[in-house]
Amino acid sequence: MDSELISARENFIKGLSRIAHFWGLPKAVGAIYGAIYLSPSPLSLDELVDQVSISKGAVSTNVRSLERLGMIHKHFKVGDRKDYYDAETDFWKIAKGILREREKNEFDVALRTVGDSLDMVEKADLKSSDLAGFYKERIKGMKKFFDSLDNLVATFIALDELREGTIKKLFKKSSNK
Amino acid sequence: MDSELISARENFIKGLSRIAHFWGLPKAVGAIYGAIYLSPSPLSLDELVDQVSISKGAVSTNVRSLERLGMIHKHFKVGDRKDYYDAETDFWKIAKGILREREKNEFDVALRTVGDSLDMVEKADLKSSDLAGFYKERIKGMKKFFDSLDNLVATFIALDELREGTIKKLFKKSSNK
DNA sequence: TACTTTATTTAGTTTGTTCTAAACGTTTAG
DNA sequence: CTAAACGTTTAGAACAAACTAAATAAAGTA
Repeated sequence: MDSELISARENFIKGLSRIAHFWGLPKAVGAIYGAIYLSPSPLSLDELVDQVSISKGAVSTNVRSLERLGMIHKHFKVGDRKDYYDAETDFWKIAKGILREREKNEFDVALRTVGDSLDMVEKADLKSSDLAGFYKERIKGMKKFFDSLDNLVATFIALDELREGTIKKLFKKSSNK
Repeated sequence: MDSELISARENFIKGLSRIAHFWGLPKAVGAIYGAIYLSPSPLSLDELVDQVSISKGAVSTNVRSLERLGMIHKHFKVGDRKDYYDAETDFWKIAKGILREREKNEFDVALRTVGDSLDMVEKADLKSSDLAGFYKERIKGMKKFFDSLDNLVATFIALDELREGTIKKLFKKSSNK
């Protein structure tokens, strides 16, 4: 293989590692995705171990993360027990998936915690000390922001789904008639 | 202080710690911001040390981070050598600031790395192996996504600035005439 | 049934991050 | 000039995250 290509590939993978790290993911996740993304054909675990030179165990767990994020897909070949992975290349789709995922997990917990705190303060409010009122306003302010953010994300996802749906419907129509 | 209030406060601060951790920041950052956010008056370093019970050194550095993120503001009182901190409560403003910051740092590096890789591949392309063409398409696809994201963020910031500017102008007008 | 081939889990190590405690530097007050 | 009051920096401890190597599990093949 052409050495220009090799160093381009290296550079690219190094960049993805960095991005992964920036977003709080293990660097290996970036490297693995990069390797799969730049492979014309699906890769097996062992091929990945070769290409990114990290242990099989680590590849196994990180590949699982990538799959959970919807960034790669598992494939099987008949008469072959290996798993093969190829890259999801639609990044908006990936983003949508990740947003929806986060929605369900930590983000939601955060929202709920703030909501709970607000409830607690509201109970204490009966005795209406100054401080209770202050807490209430502040926490309400934060809750409002989180709610808006939540809405924003939900809207983004809904819009995207709508768009997809529309395209599919149009396609169906024109191919049915 | 009312025990309801105390536990509400604790719950809130615990929640913020968790959120901070989720976003890749030290948990102490969340706790400190929570303490400041729920304080009716600006807090000094030592008061923070008391309230969140972490060492002075840690408070010092984490407070600096918070300031850099635009989440708290430093204040001085005449005839008092202490620094006092109070909370920025406009979360959209905070978000905007952080986006702009990230823009300048890691995000930009990411974009540039992908761009560089593309350049490298394009040099190799002369010999036009199949693989080079494939790399080129893939990397181009990612670059396109990053460019769009970049635009999206820039637009968000610009819109918000425009909105602010408009309000200020209107205000100026009506108060001048 | 025993042997391969594959992926996953686990125990322990390595690495990186964040904290504490103490030293330091600076400024103000006495 | 010394002492006190601050905030910052630093060295090292404590902790958390991610990796490796080896054991384990699963599932085919001889």
